Amino acid sequence: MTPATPSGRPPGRPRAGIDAVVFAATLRTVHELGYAGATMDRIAAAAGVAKTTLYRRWPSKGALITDCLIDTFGPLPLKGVSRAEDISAAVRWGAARIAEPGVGAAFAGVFVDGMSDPALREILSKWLQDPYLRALRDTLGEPEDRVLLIIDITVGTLLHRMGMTGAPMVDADVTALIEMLLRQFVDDAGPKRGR
Amino acid sequence: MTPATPSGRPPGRPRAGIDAVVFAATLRTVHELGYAGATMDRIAAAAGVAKTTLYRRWPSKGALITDCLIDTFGPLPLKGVSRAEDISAAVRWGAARIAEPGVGAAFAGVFVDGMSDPALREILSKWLQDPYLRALRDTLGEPEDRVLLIIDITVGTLLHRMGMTGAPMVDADVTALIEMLLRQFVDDAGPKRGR
DNA sequence: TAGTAGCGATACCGATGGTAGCGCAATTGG
DNA sequence: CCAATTGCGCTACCATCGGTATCGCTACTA
Repeated sequence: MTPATPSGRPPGRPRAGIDAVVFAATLRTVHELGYAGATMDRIAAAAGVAKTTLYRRWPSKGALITDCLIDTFGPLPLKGVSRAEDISAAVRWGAARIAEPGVGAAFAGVFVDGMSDPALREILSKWLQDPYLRALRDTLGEPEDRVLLIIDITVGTLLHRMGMTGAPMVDADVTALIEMLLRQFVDDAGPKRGR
Repeated sequence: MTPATPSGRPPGRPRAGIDAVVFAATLRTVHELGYAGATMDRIAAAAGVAKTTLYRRWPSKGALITDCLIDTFGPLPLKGVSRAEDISAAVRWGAARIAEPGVGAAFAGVFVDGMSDPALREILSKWLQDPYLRALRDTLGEPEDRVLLIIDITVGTLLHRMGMTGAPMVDADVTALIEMLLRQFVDDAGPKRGR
């Protein structure tokens, strides 16, 4: 059992400051060597940290990358002025984050690792997607499945471009993407072409 | 040098029929064990073939998967009646293919492998994307960058849904995706909201 | 029948994700 | 200052995977 000192923090070695260093080293390594090239050994070396330290703090490579992405993305900045502006801001914000060095590759990499690993997919969905899903649902006042589709379209498109070309999406295409989303999910005068 | 017999095929063991068996075994294995779980050993075993045979026919795992996907997708069925119907048919066709067992996971897996391997990305882009890019460009009469964006949106969205949920996109969402694409790329009465 | 190209099997290599155990250093409470 | 505790670095290690080399053999063609 832990003695649970009154001052909260138990005695022992420092546990602050390492996360930030590791996150930075992770993105840097992924940016330079790609997702597969960013081995745990290399990330540890880049962070000036022992590999065992990584595994003492994160249960797997996927968990580390996911945590790194959560840290990088942070909270979604929404002003709540209008639905159009919120969607526009959210997409531009996501595009800018994914365009940061290493972020797109890390995202896509952990994403596919999750396809073979339900546990990792659970982590991804719960800790990375759900917070934004809830924030958007509440701000936009849309049903959850509609917001989910918006997220799929936005993130999927940005990642696919990143993966196929190796470079982030140019601003003109981001603008077109936003325009398209607004037509469908904001203007929305009902289905124009029924079936 | 190869003797180059007049009848075309040089002497030796049969080389027909193996590809189809391997492709089927590949998708089956990916479907059952995920992309990472589908090792070359297991694919070979599932196909009843030696691993050396795989490497004699495909230079890498990524190349095998890509070839398998090319074989699965085949030519894009376009009637050329109207742009709306062509886009709609193309998206539904892609959604149906990606929904087939193993196809979505294989696609996403080789996609991310490509992010760390420019040579594989070249293969992917040239042999899997370019044919559809050209076909759509000619049929739709759209500039290449616009078609590229349509492909990013379609494939990216379908793969993202598949990756996050583990299941293919339901028909209602595919319909909404198509409707959105048509509003943006067919109706297109010019930008409705300037900047 | 003879020659040839491809197949199966085995053994092997380097790299990678992940683990175990040890000594030690940093922090806190007394 | 001292002692207890906790986490860190280091080394060694394991199983697995992508990929290669080699060899005997077999199915095909001329």
